[in-house]
Amino acid sequence: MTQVRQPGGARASGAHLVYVELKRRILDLELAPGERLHEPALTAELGVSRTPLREAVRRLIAENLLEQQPTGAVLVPRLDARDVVELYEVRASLEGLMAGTAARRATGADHDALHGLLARNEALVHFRDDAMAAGTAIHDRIGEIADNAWARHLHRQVTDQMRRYKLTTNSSEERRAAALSEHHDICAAIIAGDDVAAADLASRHVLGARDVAVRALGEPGPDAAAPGADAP
Amino acid sequence: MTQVRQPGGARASGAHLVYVELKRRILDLELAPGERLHEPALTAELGVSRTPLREAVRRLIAENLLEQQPTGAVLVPRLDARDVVELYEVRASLEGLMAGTAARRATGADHDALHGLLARNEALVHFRDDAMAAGTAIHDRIGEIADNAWARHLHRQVTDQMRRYKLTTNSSEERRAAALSEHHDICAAIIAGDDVAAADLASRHVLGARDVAVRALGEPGPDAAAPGADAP
DNA sequence: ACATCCGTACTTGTATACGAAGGGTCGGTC
DNA sequence: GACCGACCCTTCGTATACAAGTACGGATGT
Repeated sequence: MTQVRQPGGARASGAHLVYVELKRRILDLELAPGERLHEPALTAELGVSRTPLREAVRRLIAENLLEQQPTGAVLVPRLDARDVVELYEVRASLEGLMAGTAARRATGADHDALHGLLARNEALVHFRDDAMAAGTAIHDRIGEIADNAWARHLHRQVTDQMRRYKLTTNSSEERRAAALSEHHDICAAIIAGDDVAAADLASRHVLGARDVAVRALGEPGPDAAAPGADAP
Repeated sequence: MTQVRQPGGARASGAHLVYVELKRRILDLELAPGERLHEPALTAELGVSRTPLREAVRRLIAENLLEQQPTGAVLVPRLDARDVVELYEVRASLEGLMAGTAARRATGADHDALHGLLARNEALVHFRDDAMAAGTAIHDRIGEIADNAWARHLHRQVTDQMRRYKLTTNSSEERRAAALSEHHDICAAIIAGDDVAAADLASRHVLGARDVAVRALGEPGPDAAAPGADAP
């Protein structure tokens, strides 16, 4: 197997393809937390040799999406409710930073874009998944406006991790409405150029989601991932 | 070459040793920014085969301590003044988070420890390197008290990156005195349990260092690394 | 019956060999 | 003299072979 150029221009070596596939499986919980990775089995399944597989695994270890035991065994990290709280708080911190920076840097075009995204969020507030996507779009846009590559890089690490927990903090209509209202306030502060308020509102917005998530973890829902629970 | 147990218990495979050594060379600028890594040369120099070398390089790429061009060539990332600002701001955000959390969690023993570290910082304020180390010890302790593994993990990524820039923000006596004073205020807020003030003070403390660093970059000192400057 | 020791199978870590792509250089041609 | 093309060499990506350490099972002894 040789390396090929993707349409986007980024390289797509076998190792990179394996990395993308393994990462997807981990984040989608197709690889169960606590499960051990067996190189021979994966090489056969993915159709590559051990070398590219190992490179992908090494990268995932570096990203904390896999962990290596002292003996060398590699396994999928277990889910831990403690991580959820920590990740939310870090995310709140980074989003606060980005919102504040965005408030100082946003241009007229950015204001228009935020208005458009807010309108979209409002129109979709009754539809759980669409409202979620619209909210994420607002957050992403704020990150773009802030234009802090390192903040975005670390923020992406955090959100990737959180994806494993399948946290649906806006499953209820009220919660979605509250989130929308908070999005409104955050964007208003950014548009007004009030960086302190924007940072504060954005941070509190995420901490609010943290509280909802923590409560949801206390009373595990239908398909909620129960952190720390091991299937026998 | 086979893997051996380190005293600490962590494994020390050849790949890991190579990782540690390469990381050190990158952070100490022994590998010049912009320089290309040649696998054959490094394997000969480090006495390992390409396999463990490549694994170490992959991990460093994942940590943004190396970057890979579309052609496959791996090189040491160039220094960029823009990164300095971004890294300081992310660091300010994370240290603010940790200081705030520490204010809520600090115990009596933690208060004593902070008092001791402050006294040490004060005693060493006239000695640049020692004062720096004492200041870092305070920051580290706050991170321990906050006990947010993810915040500390990301914070470590940031500080590792910043090490490449050899930023000496406290070279002047006044700056060291100011930093000491700020450390006092931060610790006072933590001990008082005032999380909002602690977060704010810690964040501003780092942003102050950012401003000093930015000014220093404007007027490159004797051995200051000039970001973006390429030696011919 | 339980614990312990040992042997076997497996898994991981490392080295090396091979194929393909990129870059540089030399020569030819306009 | 400058530009273009073909060639070779280097370097990277991948596959495979080998060595060493680990884990599991069974046998054996107390």
